[in-house]
Amino acid sequence: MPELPEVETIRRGLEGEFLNLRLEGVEVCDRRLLQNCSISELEKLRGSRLKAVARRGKFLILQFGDHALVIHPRMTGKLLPWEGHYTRMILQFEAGRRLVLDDLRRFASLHCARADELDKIVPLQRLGIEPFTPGYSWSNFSKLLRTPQEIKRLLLDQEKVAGLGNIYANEALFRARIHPERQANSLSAEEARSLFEEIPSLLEEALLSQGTTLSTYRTASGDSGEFQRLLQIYGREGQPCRICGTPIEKITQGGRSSYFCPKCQIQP
DNA sequence: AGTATAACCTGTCTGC
DNA sequence: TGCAGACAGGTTATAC
Repeated sequence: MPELPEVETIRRGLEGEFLNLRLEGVEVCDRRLLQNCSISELEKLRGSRLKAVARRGKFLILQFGDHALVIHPRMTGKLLPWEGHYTRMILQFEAGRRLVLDDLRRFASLHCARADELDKIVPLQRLGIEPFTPGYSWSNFSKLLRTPQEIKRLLLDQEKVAGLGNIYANEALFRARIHPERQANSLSAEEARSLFEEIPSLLEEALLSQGTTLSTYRTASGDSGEFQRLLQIYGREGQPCRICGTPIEKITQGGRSSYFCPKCQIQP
């Protein structure tokens, strides 16, 4: 579910509500959540304070003392200040404050590592360039596009650009007027430049709306996002393009739905 | 080696 | 109303 704007919204919420609070207990309700860490490793976090909340791609990084919890919400993972129907882990903080990882589909993952060894967590170390950081440069971006691969698939590849998911990949391509099946290395310099610029401005706008809630996503306060109202292409099959009125079409690429306007986003 | 499919789960919606 | 099947914001293991 959550893509970059949703995870960043959660990150900001956690930073505002839990920073510097002391952790008093960790209760894991579903061991499938744990990747490379044991319950006993998690126990070591008890007594330390939440020193920082960071994000890398769609991963949340909660730093406690010299250790860090790395959480990936996958499709339906949520971090809430109360227990929901699908509680998988409870972080009990001082003053009765609790943070619950709730995850209907049980796809969420949790890694634990020393804070100075985060780069040993494989999915983290493989992440590509990160929007809103200096690594997201025109030079790096245009290099990525030299690959002979469909542009939509490339945008979803976390090892290329970190943080985009199906909603924002579709939206970015619509804004840049690029058909999702175009080969990345066939884009004109103008098209590539447009895509390069549309991605961060789209993500920034989605952040202002606290992300997109289609079904399960909630902020760390339990609120819905609002960006679903502003989606221009995702999920709008058969509805008129907001630019030209042509019915929006839907195709499948790599098992994921792609939406596009056949007039605004021409496949040459 | 690179790519396509299946798998991981649970719920919701659609069509017969 | 019931039920089978498709589909869902993501990633990874396995099969070609």
